[in-house]
Amino acid sequence: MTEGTEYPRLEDVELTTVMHALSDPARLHVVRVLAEEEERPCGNFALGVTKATASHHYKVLREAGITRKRVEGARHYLQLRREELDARFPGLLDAVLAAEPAGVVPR
Amino acid sequence: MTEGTEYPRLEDVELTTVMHALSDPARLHVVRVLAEEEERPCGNFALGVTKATASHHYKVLREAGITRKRVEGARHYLQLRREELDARFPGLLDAVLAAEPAGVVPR
DNA sequence: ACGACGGTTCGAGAGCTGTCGAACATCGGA
DNA sequence: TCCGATGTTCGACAGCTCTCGAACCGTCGT
Repeated sequence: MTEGTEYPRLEDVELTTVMHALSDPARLHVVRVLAEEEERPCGNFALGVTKATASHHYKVLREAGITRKRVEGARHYLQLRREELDARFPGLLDAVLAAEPAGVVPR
Repeated sequence: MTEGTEYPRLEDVELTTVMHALSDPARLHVVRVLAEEEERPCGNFALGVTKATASHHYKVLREAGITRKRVEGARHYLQLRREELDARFPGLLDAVLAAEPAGVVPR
């Protein structure tokens, strides 16, 4: 079985759930990477936390309808559910991805 | 003194902070109301929680740079810092306000 | 001056969140 | 077949979050 994990339908996902999922720096990092890369194995995000913690973050993202997982052998590739996300929350992902880090202009 | 409360500069606010502030239904409600009304006294949001809890939510919104407070006599009016917010996080507020509640189409 | 009204602040409690180490499961290569 | 690599799951724990009641502070009428 290559399929296994089940995902929520985006229609059933509340905005607050997505907002919460994106309110953590580690998870936001994952989303930013996936926005530019389409796909990446779980182990290659350099989140600076243990595997257990990383796995927890992947779960939060998955259950918020933000990511999908493709299992290929021992590797689990993460993908963004971009089209579905854009359809459910138009403009949200773009706004999030466009956001600059704080304190860019110290003045 | 009519002024008193101090607000963060939007440039110093992290996206994660804003996302967290908007990940609560009560706070999201406040934001939605203020988006259509420009200004409203703290007591008139019908959040379904006690004054103490409501005040807590107002504080979270204020500290995330999302709202401003105008004190007029005994009444504290809340306002959205819309222009600043749009400048700091283009498109974010619009996307949040446009989001439909979940499960609209049961099918 | 007094009391009602509008809000904030202060503790406190229940529950959720992020984090970890350890144990487990699977796949792939030697 | 056995072992290393990749991830998940399971407690456990510290810290944060939401919630409340009670106390407090200003303002406005009376």
